[in-house]
Amino acid sequence: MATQRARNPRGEGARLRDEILDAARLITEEHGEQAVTLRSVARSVGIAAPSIYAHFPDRDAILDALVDEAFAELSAVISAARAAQTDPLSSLRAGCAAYVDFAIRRPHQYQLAFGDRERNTSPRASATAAFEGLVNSVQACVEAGASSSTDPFGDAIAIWVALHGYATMHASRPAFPWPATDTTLDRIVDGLAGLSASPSIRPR
Amino acid sequence: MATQRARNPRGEGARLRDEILDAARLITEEHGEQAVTLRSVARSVGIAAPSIYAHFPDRDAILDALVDEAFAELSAVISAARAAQTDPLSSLRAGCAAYVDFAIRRPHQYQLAFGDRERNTSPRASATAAFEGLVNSVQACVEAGASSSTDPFGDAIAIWVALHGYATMHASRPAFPWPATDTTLDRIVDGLAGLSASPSIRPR
DNA sequence: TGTACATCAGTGAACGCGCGTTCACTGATGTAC
DNA sequence: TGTACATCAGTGAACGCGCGTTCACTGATGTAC
Repeated sequence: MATQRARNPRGEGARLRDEILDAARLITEEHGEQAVTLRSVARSVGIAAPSIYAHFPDRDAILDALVDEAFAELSAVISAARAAQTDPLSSLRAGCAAYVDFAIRRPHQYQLAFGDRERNTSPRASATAAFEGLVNSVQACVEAGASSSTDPFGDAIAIWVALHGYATMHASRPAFPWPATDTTLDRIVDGLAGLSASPSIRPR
Repeated sequence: MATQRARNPRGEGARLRDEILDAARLITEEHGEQAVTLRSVARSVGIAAPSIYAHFPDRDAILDALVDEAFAELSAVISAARAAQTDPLSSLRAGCAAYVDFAIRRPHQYQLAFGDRERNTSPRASATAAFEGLVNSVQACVEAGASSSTDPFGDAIAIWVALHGYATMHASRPAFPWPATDTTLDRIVDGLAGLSASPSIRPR
């Protein structure tokens, strides 16, 4: 692939940065972050590996940029899903569904963002914002009388980790006899956000 | 470490297999599975790398043995924790607590067992047994009148993935303001096993 | 209008590293005669 | 009791690989005079 590549016109060298990022994103999507090497990216773009250094100081900087992208995209799809609903309860459910949908649709991006990397020492602003959105969403359900939660922060944590666990297990153990995603998802959200008296009998 | 090592007496060559496994287990515990290489294991044992081939066909066989060990240990601690309780409700809670405790105490072993490895195509018997134990535990709570669950299998899935999510997130994001483990754990189990009317007001 | 020069967008060869794995071997210990 | 031999428990050197990174460079394009 990309056997001959026209060099960018003078003054447009920065375009290569985007090409590198596009290639790295695609490799991550298809093969996971460990497949993103300077050489694999360079091969995919059609350049020599050292050319990357004009745009990124090292391999980690590329992955860092991809993590930022992933968090931004995740935040965006959650916000959009929430905004499409009118009541707080539907909004909470839609946001959670969007989170899991992203994790399942783009498992390697999700893994890049939420995996146990050393990079995770500094939390991303967009990740923090997304979590606060979840807390607020539970709180809104309480205020609307749809939730009996007395600790939206703690309940949001429970919901968040449960969604995360579902997404990662679902991706890594395809042989398991999973029920439909909606079923498990509703059970998690309803059970952990104080939306019903019992987990198996859900109001809907 | 292990600068001089006495070779095993004649007929006792199989002992080296255990030494290799011990070293690999220790390396996994301390640095994660990616640090387990034939050369790192050999260095740790005090042998030449090719000596490993007399006992394991390749690197993956070592990791496979470690996965078996991890599942066996996890099953054992869960069973022990359950058996120490007399009523079904305490037993369910104790089993879940033991699961998370193992995952937090030995994050790299847990990751080895439940990470998204290609090796996961064939489910381990001990893993299946442990999950069935969880389903039965929820069922026992229903029969004892402690749970209102109408679908123990589905609820066990929800509990399992939530515990998994908590364990992995807790390990990978130490900077997050986590509440006490017991708090979140009880909320997950109670909320998803039909043990209370609302997640924040738990009966205990 | 022509030419010297600076800048830009890259390249190609090479480095040292750790890895899994193969190969021919070594030296101690037991056993058959 | 002595000796040839088989077996056992390993070893040391080497292979090819892909990696991140460094280095000196090339060739096209614009600009100053």
